[in-house]
Amino acid sequence: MKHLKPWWSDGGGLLHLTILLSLAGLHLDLDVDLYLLLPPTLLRDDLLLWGAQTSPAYAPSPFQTSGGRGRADHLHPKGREPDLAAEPEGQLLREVRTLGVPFIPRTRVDAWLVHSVVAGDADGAHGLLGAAAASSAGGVGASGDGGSQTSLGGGGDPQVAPSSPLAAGEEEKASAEPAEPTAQVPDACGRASEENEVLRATGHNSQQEGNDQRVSAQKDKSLQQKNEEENKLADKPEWEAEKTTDSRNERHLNGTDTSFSLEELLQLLSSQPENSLQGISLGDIPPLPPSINDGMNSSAYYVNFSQALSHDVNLHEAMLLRPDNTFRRDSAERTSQPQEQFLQLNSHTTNPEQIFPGTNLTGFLPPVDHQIRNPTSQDLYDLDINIFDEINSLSLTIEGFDPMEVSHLFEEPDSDSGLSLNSSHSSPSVTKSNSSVCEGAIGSSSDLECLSHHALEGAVGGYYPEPGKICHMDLRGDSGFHGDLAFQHIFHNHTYHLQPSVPESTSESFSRPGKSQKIKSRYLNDTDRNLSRDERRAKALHIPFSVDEIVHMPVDSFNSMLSEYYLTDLQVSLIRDIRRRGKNKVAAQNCRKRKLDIIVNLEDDVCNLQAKKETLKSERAQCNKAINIMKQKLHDLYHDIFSRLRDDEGRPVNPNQYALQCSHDGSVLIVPKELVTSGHKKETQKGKRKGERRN
DNA sequence: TTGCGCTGTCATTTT
DNA sequence: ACAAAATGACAGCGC
Repeated sequence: MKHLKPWWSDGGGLLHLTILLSLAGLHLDLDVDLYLLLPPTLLRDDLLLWGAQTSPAYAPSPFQTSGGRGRADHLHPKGREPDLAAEPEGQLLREVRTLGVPFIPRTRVDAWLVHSVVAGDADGAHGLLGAAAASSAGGVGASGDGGSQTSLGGGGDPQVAPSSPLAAGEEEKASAEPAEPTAQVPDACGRASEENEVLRATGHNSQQEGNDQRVSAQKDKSLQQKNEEENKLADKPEWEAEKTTDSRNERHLNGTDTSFSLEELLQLLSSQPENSLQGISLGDIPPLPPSINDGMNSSAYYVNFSQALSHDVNLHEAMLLRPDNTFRRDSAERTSQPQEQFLQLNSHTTNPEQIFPGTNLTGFLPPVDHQIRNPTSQDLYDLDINIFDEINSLSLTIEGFDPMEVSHLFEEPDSDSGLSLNSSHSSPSVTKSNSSVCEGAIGSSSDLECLSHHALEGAVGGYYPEPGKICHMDLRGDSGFHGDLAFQHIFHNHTYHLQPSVPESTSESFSRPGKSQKIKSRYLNDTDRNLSRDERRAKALHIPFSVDEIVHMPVDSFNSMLSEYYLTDLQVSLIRDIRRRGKNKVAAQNCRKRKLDIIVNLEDDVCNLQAKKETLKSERAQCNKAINIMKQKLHDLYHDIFSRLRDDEGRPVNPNQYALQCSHDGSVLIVPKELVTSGHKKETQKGKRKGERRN
């Protein structure tokens, strides 16, 4: 025990480490802390474990030989380099095994943390030591049974177990050990005892360093027993340990251990800075009350760490552990005395209302500490992905807290509702002037918004939720009337369900879920989500008619309805506006449809006319062609006739000087062209004269 | 980021 | 004169 301090345990680091690791099942983000707390050998071994598959500089485990250190010693954050060469390995191993923790590489620890969270120690990772065994199939953990002294003393540590027949048997035992704890100690008490075992061991170590006085003498006895059994194991030949280490490393090289998936899982969990809750837990957690430090010998650093621990775990584990319920069970079982105390202390700060000041997340977010302390059978099951999605959404709003966005959240998405919110249009008559007041103020948000506000203050019940409370209302549950009003004025859309024949999907198509409307749709229940704005308003004002009825009923029925039923002015105004808007909406749709029809008809007419034009063109071409043929025939006939004509002297008639002219009686005369041209002129002049006379 | 189309709504005109 | 329908114009939204 005296050799611990030169390694890596400055001050109370070992104690803190062990405390943290004893709580490891509830923590997922230990990287930094473990870097600070774990010895360099573990970091080196970590590289061996995780980098062996790709790194050619793979070096044997530092535990193979007394001086065999990996290449990553210098990577230790604090630069502390343990003098392992000078350290008797047996003693080293003994001490390490006594601790039960330090041989676990950092990522192994993290992997186990995740694994224990995910698998709930189902495969034997019950305790901190068993985690290593589970993650590496008998790998780096000092024990495979969750840190039970039995496996330690029995040489069950696969890491240092020799490969001799004895070692082989022990290795098999180590391989089989993951199932042992379940068989031996299948219940919560077993795990609790294992946790206590680790905690006792760590407490003892802390006492050795004089940094922690709260560990009881009973724990010292238990630890001494561990040491005795451990010494037996550590006295084994060095080559046995080497071989075991090699076998362990081979497993990593072969990828047969479960560390990869766990690492991936860890990376998946730890590499999500966008996880708002994680960020909140680390950054926005208020200081713990002084009482938290009581009885745990921890500084503010550890208190904060525990806070981060509790916050991170609850959110992630709730997402991860749903399938097999193991962690919840584990969480409950692991909350044995020391840990429970620790977590209960944390519970003071894990109240969501503290994380989100001024908010009421109880509707969404189950109390975090409650899950740790009293994880009932429904706590984590109920935290499905959807809920966490909403939590993240909500936390994003809070974490990012863009005042503008938040203000927009409470504004009309399509109007400047700032005026309408405080405008008091008490005039009961909903006339255009009244509407214009509101509408002019809020743009597309009509007077009905004002009416809704009136309804909030008057007819509806006079409750008008404060904006700061609106977004935190549990609107997913029984969507109360107030919630409807709150969101109908926050997230109103311009949707109607006016035409009964129109399917719901069509009406939904009117609803264009924008940025804010998507948020709205998240918080409105399924019923309200399908309602249009006027429908929600009608519902808010308890109007006993559906929007369809209001819009489509005949005028007489509508008037009689207004007269027969006792309706407030607000209701009447809303009904009239609903009818007006509904009618106008349908009219606009018809108008547009008509306009489209007209356009389509015009387009059809254009097509028809173009086709007709082409037809006429073709006909014209054919006519021209026929005319040309006729002309050609006439020309041929003309020359044929003149070729046969002879004058009085028997000479052929020149067709250039004479022309054929048909008389009215059908006779054909040979007329000189001069006479023909003069006769044509006379005829044309006569025609013109006749035309002038007619005009 | 911009442009386009769709839709709801309002104001106005037409029937 | 009134109501209903039709229509132009505008804004929001999604693509």
